[in-house]
Amino acid sequence: MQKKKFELTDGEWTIFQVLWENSPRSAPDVQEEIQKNKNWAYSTVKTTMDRMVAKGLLKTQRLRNLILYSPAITRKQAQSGEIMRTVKRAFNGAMTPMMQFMLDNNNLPQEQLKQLEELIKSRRNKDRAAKRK
Amino acid sequence: MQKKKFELTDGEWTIFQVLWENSPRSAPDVQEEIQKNKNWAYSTVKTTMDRMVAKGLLKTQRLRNLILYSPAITRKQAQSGEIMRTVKRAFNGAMTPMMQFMLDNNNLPQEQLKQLEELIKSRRNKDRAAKRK
DNA sequence: AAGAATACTTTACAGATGTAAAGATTGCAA
DNA sequence: TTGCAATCTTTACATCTGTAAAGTATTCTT
Repeated sequence: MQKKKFELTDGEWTIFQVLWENSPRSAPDVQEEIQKNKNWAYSTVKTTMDRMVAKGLLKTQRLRNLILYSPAITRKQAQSGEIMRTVKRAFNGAMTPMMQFMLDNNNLPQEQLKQLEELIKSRRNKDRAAKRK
Repeated sequence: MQKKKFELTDGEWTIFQVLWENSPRSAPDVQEEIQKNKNWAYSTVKTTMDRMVAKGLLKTQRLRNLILYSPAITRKQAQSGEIMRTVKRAFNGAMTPMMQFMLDNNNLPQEQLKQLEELIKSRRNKDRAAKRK
């Protein structure tokens, strides 16, 4: 799995949000769903989706005269792309300083810090176990 | 200090990289510096910088017929903007899940994990101390 | 079968960004 | 003072993104 860099636009995130939740879906269906938050005209949604197909971000399948869309990348891939983008641009590619920055600048409440501490601990153990194996 | 959202483009990051290091500087000077990495023509650099001035990202001062530029925002502000953007788009605004994702998906080596654990610990203590005060 | 409803396609347009050539100015060296 | 060198200004243009109206095709409904 090569690390293609997925840098999504706002519009693309909006579309993915609904398609990751449930797909395949038709454009009118997606539009209706989006209506709940944004006020996008049908053609806006449709245009965006078709551009995404052209870019390989969505897949389509025909059902009679209906076109159904599904994501061609996972949410994880997109999330990862977004993080990569940030760590590359803003932290010179170094992950730890970025995390450090987040810890220092975001006033996370105690329980969240604690939670993170736990996470790191268990991750460390897991890694060690893996290495030992 | 209000939370303005600074979402910088690639070009803008490139310019800031050199200005944060040392400023004020003239456009030809910045261009020369950038030459080391990217192959930007002078006018590309200058155009980008002037657009940044228009956006309020850079300040200028005249020195005779020279124009000197300096950053109008700090590196921290820019980093923070970048992180905000990611956490908002990709993690629904929730910082902890984002950190969790990073921990889980980036194969940080033991020492870095350890380092982070220390960081969190000290942060927790600092917070507690602050609260107690 | 005709009209209404639904979905799809085409066309558009403005603003942002990357990228830069060409033209105008100004100051210094000969 | 005159021309070259350095710097700035103007203009340009393609691509991407946000946003959507208008036109066309298809399919129910009556």
